[in-house]
Formats: sequence, C-alpha cells, structure tokens
Amino acid sequence: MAQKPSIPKGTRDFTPAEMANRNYIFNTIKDVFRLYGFQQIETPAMENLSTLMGKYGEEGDKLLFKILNSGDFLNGLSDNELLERNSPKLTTKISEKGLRYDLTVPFARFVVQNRDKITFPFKRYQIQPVWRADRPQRGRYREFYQCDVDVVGSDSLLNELELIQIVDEVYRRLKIKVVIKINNRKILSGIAEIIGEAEKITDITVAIDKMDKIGLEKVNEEIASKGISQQAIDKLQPILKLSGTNSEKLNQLKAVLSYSEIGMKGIAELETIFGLCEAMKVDTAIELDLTLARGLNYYTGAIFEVKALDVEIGSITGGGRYDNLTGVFGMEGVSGVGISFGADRIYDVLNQLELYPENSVENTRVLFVSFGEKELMYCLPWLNALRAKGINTEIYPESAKMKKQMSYADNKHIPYVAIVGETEMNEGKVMLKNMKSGEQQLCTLNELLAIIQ
RNA sequence: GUGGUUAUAGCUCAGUCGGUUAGAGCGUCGGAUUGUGGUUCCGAAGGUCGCGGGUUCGAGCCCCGUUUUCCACCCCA
Repeated sequence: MAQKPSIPKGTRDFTPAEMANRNYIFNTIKDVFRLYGFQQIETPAMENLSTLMGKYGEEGDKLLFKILNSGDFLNGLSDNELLERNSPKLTTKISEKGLRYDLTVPFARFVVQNRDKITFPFKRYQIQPVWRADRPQRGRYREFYQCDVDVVGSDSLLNELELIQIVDEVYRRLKIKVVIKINNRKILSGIAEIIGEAEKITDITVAIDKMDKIGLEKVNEEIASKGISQQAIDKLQPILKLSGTNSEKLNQLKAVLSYSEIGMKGIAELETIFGLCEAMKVDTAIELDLTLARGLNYYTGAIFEVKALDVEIGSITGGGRYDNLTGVFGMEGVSGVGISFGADRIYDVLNQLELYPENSVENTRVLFVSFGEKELMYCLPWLNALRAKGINTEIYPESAKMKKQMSYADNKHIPYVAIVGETEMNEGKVMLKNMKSGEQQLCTLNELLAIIQ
C-alpha cells in the first residue's frame, strides 16, 4: 500500500451523517440569532499577524498558526539573523499572516475597517472555524467552529439580557440542560483593589478560575507564588468562600466592597441583569460564580460561561462585555458585549446524549432504479417533475444489478425506490416500493406524489 | 512547550515465553438469487505489523530514535 493519508492532528473529517447532525446545531443557533435581529458576517480565515499578535496574551501568541510568506521567504534575511536562532524575532520576518484564533478580534478589526458601512448598535453573528496550535485532547481541537453573537456600540445591559435569552433558547431547542455562570470583571477589580493588589488582578483571576479544579488550598498557593502578600490572601478568603443564593452573595459582596467604587458598580450591573432575567422569566439557572474569570484580558464587565449539566466537557459557551475592544485598532469608546457558542463541544455533547432529532430532511426521498438506456430516458422527466416539486430525488447512474441498486438505497436510508422496466414503461407508470414496509404498487406521477409528499 | 500513553487489514481489535505461512468480527467485492434491499449461506480480495536503526540463529513481541494517537499540565470553546 502507498503511504497512508492522514490529516493534521486536532482536525477532523465529517461524513454526510455527521454533517447532517452538525448542520442541525448550526441551523438551530442561527435561527435563534436571527430571532433577536442579528445579521451574519464573515471574515477571512487568515488575518495579518499584526492584527492577531498581542491580543490573546503571550500564551495566545504561541498558539497562533502562522503562515509562511510566499516565495523566497528567506530573502532579505542576513546570515546573522538566521544564526541567532531567535524564533519569535525570525517569525516576524518570514511570516506576516496567521489563521484566526477567535472571531472577536477579527470582528473588532471588521468594525473599525467598515465603520462607514454599519449602523450602531451593530448586532452581528458569525459562524466560522478558528484555529489554535494547541495540543489536542478531549473536547479540544486545533480547528473548531465558533458561533459568535456580539452587539457593539451599546452600553445597555439589555444586551446582556438578550444574550442570556439567546443561550436559554438555543439550549432549550437543543434539549441540553445547562447552567449559566455569570460574573463581573468590575467586581474582580474591586476585590483586587480592596486587598491592595490592584495590579495583580490578572494573576488573581487566573488562579481563582481554577477553584473548581484544584481547590481552595492550591489556589491560595498559586496566588502566593505570584508574590501576593499573605495579608491580601487572608482578605481574599471570605470572598472565595461566598455561598447562598445570588442575592445573598451580592449582599455579602456589598459589605466587603463598599469602599470600592468599581466593585460596587459591578454589583449594581449584576443586580440589574438578574432583575431583567427574572422579569423575562429566563428558564435556565443563572449562577453568580466569582471563580469565573476567563483568560481573555479584554473583558471589562459581565463575564459568561455555560456548562452542560449532563456531560463533563468544559464550557460550551462563553463571553462577556469589553468596553474598548476596537481601541487597539484606533477606534475608541465603542463598547461591545458578546458570546460564543462552541459548536464542536455542543456536537460532542449531543453525540454523547444522542439528542439528535430523527428526521434528516436533507436525505434523498426517492431513488429511481433502472436497467438501461431506454429506461433511463423514461426516468429523467420523472426526476425533473419530482425535483420541480422540491422532492430530493436521484437515479442510480449505472445500469447495475438490481441488488446493487437496492443496497445503495438501503445504505442511504432512502425511503422510496421507483423501479422502471419494460412493464412500467408500457403503462406509463413506475413501480414504487416503500423500503420500510416492503410494499410496492404501480403508480402514475400524481399517485406517486400523493404517496411520498 | 512539559510529562505519560498508543500504533497490527478500509474500521474495531486478538496475537501465549522471542520460534514455521500474522488471525477474527464488521465492511467491500463475487455467488446462491439475470426485476427486488435490510436476514441467511458460500467464496474472494485486502498486511513493508507507523517509520528508521539496533540486539538475536530468529523480532509484530526486546532496546534506541522518530512520527502518530489518546490523557494530564499550561491554556482554552
């Protein structure tokens, strides 16, 4: 055998059956997005590296797939530069493009670049693959789809509400039980401020984000290792051990954060959002979770994460508010808030729970079986007529044996087979076989339509 | 990037202590059945045992390297 073909690690092929299931997810999500007035855009798979670099932290830069310049990419490089073996420095000289890492940064770029063509508040959705040079493992791929919805150019917390409603509706339709975890970056900032470590906020949030995984003790260890004083860590404890309902937690927080203006603002925002959700009777449980920090450093207000209740897979949706995302591209003062559905993880969840609907509408409804040139010419107008009625129809393209043609129909789960031979042609009919019951009858075109429609 | 793990037919996997010609199920193809699939029966094709090197009289099996798979960490959807 020749060399076995393969695909890059962390990437996947999708069979027709798998695509039917994936499209079910994408269509469900899309339908809900449109229901709330969001419009679709697309951006290129590759962006200039200058757009991407520095937006995801230094870790993110490493996880970017970089595209080698075309042609003689070593042209203009001195031998000295090559001998230095300084990869990051060399990278900037031999690669100027990279594959997108998420949809949010390209979207920010899009807004800045197309500001003359869009009306604010701009509500867009975007469903495209993103790429990360990560090491793949369960629920983690190097190529995966994100389904982003964002609103830019509006500070209103109504947007946060609508995003929560979208989450609520999407997972209701997909029949996945979830919990929405919510937090607010301003509260985290307030906490850092109160304990006197305002500038260590990132370290603190990264550490407490791991609360679920490694527990209180290890979180404290990690915080300490970042050079935060024991005194500050002590002050942090009551906050990490918060309990009760959302409003109980908020009240406890109010007591702790009363001297932090920003912290109190975060609390007020959360109270508003909870109030709105209650008024709108959002079904899904919403849980204030201070350990929710998320790595992306551009969130400034609400932070969301959605976890599936019945499957262990990490978060399947995440997002938040970022006050000045377009600022890095020279457009100040535009606030945005958005969330991203991880289609591939949702796909894994649905696979594990087998929650797909039965009807595969995309499938062929009728297969014509025929035995030769004459029969073929007889069938083709029938195919035209059925397709004109919007019925998915195909004909087996070779005059193969009946057994083979029937097996083909069977494997493709085609519910009806129309058999055409001498007898049928003489009568101007076809023999229609129901593949499930095995019954068959001679039909005119209208009789056939009546049966299969 | 760090640590561990895996690799045998298209797929899922057996393969004893290192011993002759590497097996099964499923799938594919052909036949039983020239116009009837899903069930059954018969038969066939399909392998550089991931790749490269080493140890040995002899390696799918042991050793080294490399690639790959999966898992944990980092990080994340």
